Amino acid sequence: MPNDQISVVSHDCEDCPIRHRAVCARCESDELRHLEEIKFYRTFEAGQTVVWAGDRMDFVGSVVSGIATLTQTMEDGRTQMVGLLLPSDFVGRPGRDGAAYDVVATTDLVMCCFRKKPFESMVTTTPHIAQRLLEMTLDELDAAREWMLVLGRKTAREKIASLLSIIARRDATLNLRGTEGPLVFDLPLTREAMSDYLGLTLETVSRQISALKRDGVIELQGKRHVTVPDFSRLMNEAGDDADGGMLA
Amino acid sequence: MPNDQISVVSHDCEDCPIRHRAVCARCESDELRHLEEIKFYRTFEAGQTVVWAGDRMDFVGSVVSGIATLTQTMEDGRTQMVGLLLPSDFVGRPGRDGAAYDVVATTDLVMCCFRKKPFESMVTTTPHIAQRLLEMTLDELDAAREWMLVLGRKTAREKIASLLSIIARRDATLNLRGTEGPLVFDLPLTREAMSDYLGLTLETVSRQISALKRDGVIELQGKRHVTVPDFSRLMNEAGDDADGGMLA
DNA sequence: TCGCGCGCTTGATCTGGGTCAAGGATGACC
DNA sequence: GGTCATCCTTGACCCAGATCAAGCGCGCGA
Repeated sequence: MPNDQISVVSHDCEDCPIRHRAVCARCESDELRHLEEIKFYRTFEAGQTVVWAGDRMDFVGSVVSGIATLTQTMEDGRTQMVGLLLPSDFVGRPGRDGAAYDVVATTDLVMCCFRKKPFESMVTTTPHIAQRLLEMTLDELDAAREWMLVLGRKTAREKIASLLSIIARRDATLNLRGTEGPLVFDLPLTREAMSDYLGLTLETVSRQISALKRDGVIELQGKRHVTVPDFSRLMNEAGDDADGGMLA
Repeated sequence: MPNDQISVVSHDCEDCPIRHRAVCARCESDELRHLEEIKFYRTFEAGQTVVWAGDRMDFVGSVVSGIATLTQTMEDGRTQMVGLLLPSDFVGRPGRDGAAYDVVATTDLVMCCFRKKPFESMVTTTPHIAQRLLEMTLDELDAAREWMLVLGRKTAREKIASLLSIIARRDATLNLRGTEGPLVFDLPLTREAMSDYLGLTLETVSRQISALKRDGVIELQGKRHVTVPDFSRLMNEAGDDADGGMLA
């Protein structure tokens, strides 16, 4: 995560429960203060679709809590997840009308939104924001390209390890912890959602998770609660060199 | 290609041989005129590396002629191409020092470059540019995500057809032609480079090209010169609905 | 308490694409 | 014209992961 704005991420807002990496009236300079006026919250239940690909999307926003996914579907039903939206991630395309992908809430979801039109006029009048958005978009692009390597060249076991290490790391940084010592977290995705992200079948996902468990790379309590005793071991299984840059 | 700036693409500059989609002193408004002062050209021979991943990259620029690729390599040598740079494509990360990927010239290559520092200060003082860059980066992000579907869910035959249709379309728009009637172009990539882009082996690429030829989807003169008699047939083989948005 | 559904696991078998190997074409250079 | 290297094609075989199928476990509503 080359461009994580720690100073912003760690800044709390009482009415905007978590620190947006994106844009947040309180976390930013005074010139953004009037964003407050166009800000609102939306909540979604697990399984609900936030927007359908191609639909008009009249807001932008960031995830406050919960998980959402971006997916593409072919006519015959094959689907590929192209993005995983965790708390603090930004959604929306300034300057674009239609959503490019289905956005689906995989857990209960709270988003902090800004109406698109006013937000866009802010972007044109406040250079700071365009640059911030550019930086974030470059981060997303890096993440997408990193994932292309995963999809194109990694084995099923490496794919699973890659996904687990992303989730583990994101979870750790979100809770302001490091990646030393055992990491504990809940998988926010079903086996099927994982398979959509990794370009595998859910059976293969299940088998490889069992294999990683059997080999002591991870421990499982129930189906979703994961303990990673040694993060660098997991990174190694993912085929990344131990401190290499993974997805933000 | 949702955001192709036709007006700019079709605008010729005598000293800047082709119309940059990115930024070009002559093609843009007067406020950008002084970019001329920091502009220079670099040429590379086929096979030469433009920058290595991790190296400091002190310029940004766009491809004038020739083809370059962005690739990632794992420690064990597996490689995945994450971007294909055709004429008019932009290279470089404003706000980042290191190159994220290897950039390699696959043909003789001419780039029109701007030194990074002055370019960046332009970005901060000229809001117009940051917005333009944002738009371009969003296009690249869409392309990367489109490619994730190709890598994760398409068969070898569909992958080849997808790649051919991207190259055919890019070639057509670059030469200001439409995609009606037979399309004729030269493959700018070796079978190996294609395999790196598609997450396949070069043998599979070769076999699938032979199969598409045998089935009349494409015609080959020699190993590189391709004729596509019916573009929508090719799109169909790629698994895209006939007018769906592919990579820009 | 029972059933029912959903998410998950595991087994058996199949197959698309990888791997290994043997040439064929083309062009550059002597 | 011959040699050599590079790029490409094709064949034979193999294996990781897909597919098909059966069954488990847990939460929920009646």
